[in-house]
Amino acid sequence: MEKVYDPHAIEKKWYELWIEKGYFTAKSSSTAPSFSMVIPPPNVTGSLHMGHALNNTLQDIVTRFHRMSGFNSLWLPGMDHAGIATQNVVERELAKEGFHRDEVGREKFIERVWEWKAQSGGTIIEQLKRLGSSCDWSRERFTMDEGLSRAVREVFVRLYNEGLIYRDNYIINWCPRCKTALSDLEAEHEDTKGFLYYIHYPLADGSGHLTVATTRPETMLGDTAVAVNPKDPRFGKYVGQDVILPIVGKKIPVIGDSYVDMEFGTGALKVTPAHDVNDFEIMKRHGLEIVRVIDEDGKMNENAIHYEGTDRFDCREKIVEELKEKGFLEKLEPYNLGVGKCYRCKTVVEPALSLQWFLKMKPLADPAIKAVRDHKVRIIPEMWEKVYFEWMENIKDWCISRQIWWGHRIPVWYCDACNEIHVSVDTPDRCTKCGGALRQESDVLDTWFSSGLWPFTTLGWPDKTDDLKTFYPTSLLITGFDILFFWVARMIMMGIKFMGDVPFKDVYIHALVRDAEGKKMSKSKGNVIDPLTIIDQFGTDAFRFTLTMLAAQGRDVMLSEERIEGSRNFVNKVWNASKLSLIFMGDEKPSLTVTQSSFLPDKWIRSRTQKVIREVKAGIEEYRFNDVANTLYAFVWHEFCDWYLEIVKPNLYGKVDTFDNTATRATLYRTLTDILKLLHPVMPFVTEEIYQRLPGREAAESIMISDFPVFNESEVNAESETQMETIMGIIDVIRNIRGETGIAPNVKVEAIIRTTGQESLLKSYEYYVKELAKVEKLSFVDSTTPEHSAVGVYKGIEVFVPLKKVIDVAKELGRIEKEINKIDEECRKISLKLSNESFRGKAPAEVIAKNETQFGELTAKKDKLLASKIMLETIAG
RNA sequence: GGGCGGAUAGCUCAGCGGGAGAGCAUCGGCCUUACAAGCCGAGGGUCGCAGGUUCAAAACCUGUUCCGCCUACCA
Repeated sequence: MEKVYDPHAIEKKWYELWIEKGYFTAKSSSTAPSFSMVIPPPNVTGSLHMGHALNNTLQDIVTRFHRMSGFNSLWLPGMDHAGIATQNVVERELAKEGFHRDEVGREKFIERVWEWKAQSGGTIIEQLKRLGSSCDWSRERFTMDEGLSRAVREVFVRLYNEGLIYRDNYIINWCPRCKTALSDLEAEHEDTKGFLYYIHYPLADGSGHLTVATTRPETMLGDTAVAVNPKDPRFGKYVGQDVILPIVGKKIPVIGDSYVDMEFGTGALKVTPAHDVNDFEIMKRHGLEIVRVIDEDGKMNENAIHYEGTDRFDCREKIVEELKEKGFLEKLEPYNLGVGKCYRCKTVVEPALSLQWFLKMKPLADPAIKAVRDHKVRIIPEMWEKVYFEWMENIKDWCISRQIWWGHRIPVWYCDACNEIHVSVDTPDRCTKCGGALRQESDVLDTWFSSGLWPFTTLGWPDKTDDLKTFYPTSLLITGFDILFFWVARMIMMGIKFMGDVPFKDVYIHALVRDAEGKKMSKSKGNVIDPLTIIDQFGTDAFRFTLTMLAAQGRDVMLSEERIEGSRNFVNKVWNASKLSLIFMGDEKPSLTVTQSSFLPDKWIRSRTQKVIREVKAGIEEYRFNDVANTLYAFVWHEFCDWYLEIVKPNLYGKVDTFDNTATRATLYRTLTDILKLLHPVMPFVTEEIYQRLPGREAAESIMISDFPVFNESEVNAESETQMETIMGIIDVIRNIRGETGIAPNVKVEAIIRTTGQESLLKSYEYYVKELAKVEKLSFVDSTTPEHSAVGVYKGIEVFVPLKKVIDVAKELGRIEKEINKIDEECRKISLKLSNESFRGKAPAEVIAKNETQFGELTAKKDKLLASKIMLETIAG
């Protein structure tokens, strides 16, 4: 085996084997319990970023764990057609060839998109494979697949027939660049510096003017009223009068509406029903006129008089200029406002009145709220439940139509002859009413509409498939909080609606990946770390381990190369520890019937291993991924490598045969195997590579289908742990003295021990103490305190290291004093507690006892140190 | 405006009622034949600030400051 682990050659080899053997493929029906999960489908246009890497690493850990634990495990992968994003990509390609999509035509354009998808779409799938994701690729789905498309139409038709989908004129967010309506969620609000403009609207009777305040003066061209609060003592009297709209010169009414906040601005509100939601609502209450002034390109339209054709932002400047010239502009003040921007292209969206399709949400949301409240769906960490409720309880109807071409075309047909509307899953030939020709609705559905159906459409719905029976509801969903509303909430609603059951039992929400400074990674900031670069540089296992280690619940993941380096070192540690173990094991297949070695370190490591097994299982089941990684790191490095392998060396190198070394080899074999299996869900590649090299392997032909270790109480051995701790404690004390007094590692020392009854234990393992602490001569005393020695105490056991030849007394005195001071400080705190009457009266007995024991131990230790101090002082004279 | 989260060692973070922890970084000593991507040892924190509850608070409550996020129809 190489001295340093080299991931590159190895990763590809094993991934291909796993695929070839079909290990990722779940069974449609099985007597084994099932575990299922659907992937948050990445965009077909996407490439792997840190968020995906974290998300999929966690999913893979859980999947591999369940698969090894005997579950019929399905991790269903796929991609999302990403309507707007994909259309943008292909439009850009066309533009390079000098075409606009209108010149190409809808049908040809869509063909073009499919071509693009076949060629360059879905690179992310290959990237997920490099991450080691054990998805069932035989079940891979795409939201535009025929099956899923049919399911989408089915859902649309059912919802339409129930009256939950309707078509209406309403204010929606319009992206003038993408030329489509967006849902509320797709408009991202961003605090932007702007101005509040105060504009005079003269009263029609010439008796003065009202001043309105607005942030979007260009919309004044579409004003159809000025609203004041009827209770407003200043303006109430104007209700019923008219004002003259500046520039336009037409009369518009002053109306009274309690919506108007008297405190804000001037207390008079200009009403533009075609370009503001609130104004639209006011319009409905008062039956006002609607005048749209901005067109679909974001330019002023024919209603904007001499501004027709002007861009909306240019118009803003020009109109302010004109108002100023004509004396209508009273003043302007700086003002911060939340401006909605298109989540795809960052263009400022225009609230505009438009005929769109909507989905009524309240009836769908209510059962979905209940499902979470009743914990049919658990959201973890719990904090996200609150966020979920907050949004769901204030949910508004969802604008589901998009004016683009790439997507699920709305299954509605219009008969122009008789105005009949046909809504059906299959394409109708002619109007059933008049036999006239039909024209299909040109809009497509919001991409998230099909994503919302993902957990059941991917399993074959609306057909009653075995997969659905076996895997729905799925066990778990792992995703980032950024799509809690976009996706998770909608899946819960749709799952309940169409499957009669929640889509998943648990939702684990993980954090965002940020850079080392805590900033969100983004292309514009230039602080993105490309996962594939990291994989190339450090290997997949190291990368996955890092993400796992940092994935603490409710915390963002701060990623830095240093952390990844640390993980790479750990992977290498595992590699080298395995290398040594394999050398020790040789070709021999250790007898697996050896359950109990009499060698203390063997008993200890088995006991510790059991506890780690228990902790890892619980950690994965409770989504405490960082705990799992930390537990394994500490156990493998600081217990297995630092202690077990070191202490076992004399035996397995053949220097000592006091103990049954076959039993030790068996213990080593089993422990290494357990470690590999425990690590496998997190670092699949290196563990497989080593597993394949184990002599006389267990039945499994791959670690990924081997049995995950199961906690075995019978190997837990408290006494062995205590005894081993004593031995390690003694070694620590000697090492500490050596380190502190500056004894070089190659210089052997003498050690004299005064025990409190552990003499026979220490004598049995004397050889190992001497070996690990570099001790030449180890002896025991009863009462006489060795002279001229450094002293250390472990649980009442005194360890003396004669220093005559080695070091000066003064230095040792300083060391002892430092330690005594530490003890004094601790004793002071404890005695304060113990002397407190209320503490003795109210604290639980075990807490009091614990403090008393501790106090006793500390004072005993102090006494012993003091004795040594006096001794040394005498010598020093 | 409403809501949520964070503030613990130089850095990144665990811990969330009973002895302040880890990794990295730092300092000292080691090429000890699994690993220098390593080994041994050490130093380092009035747990954001102020109150309160409790025998006991980093943890629970209240207030406060500073960061971050989500959400919203005050133009």
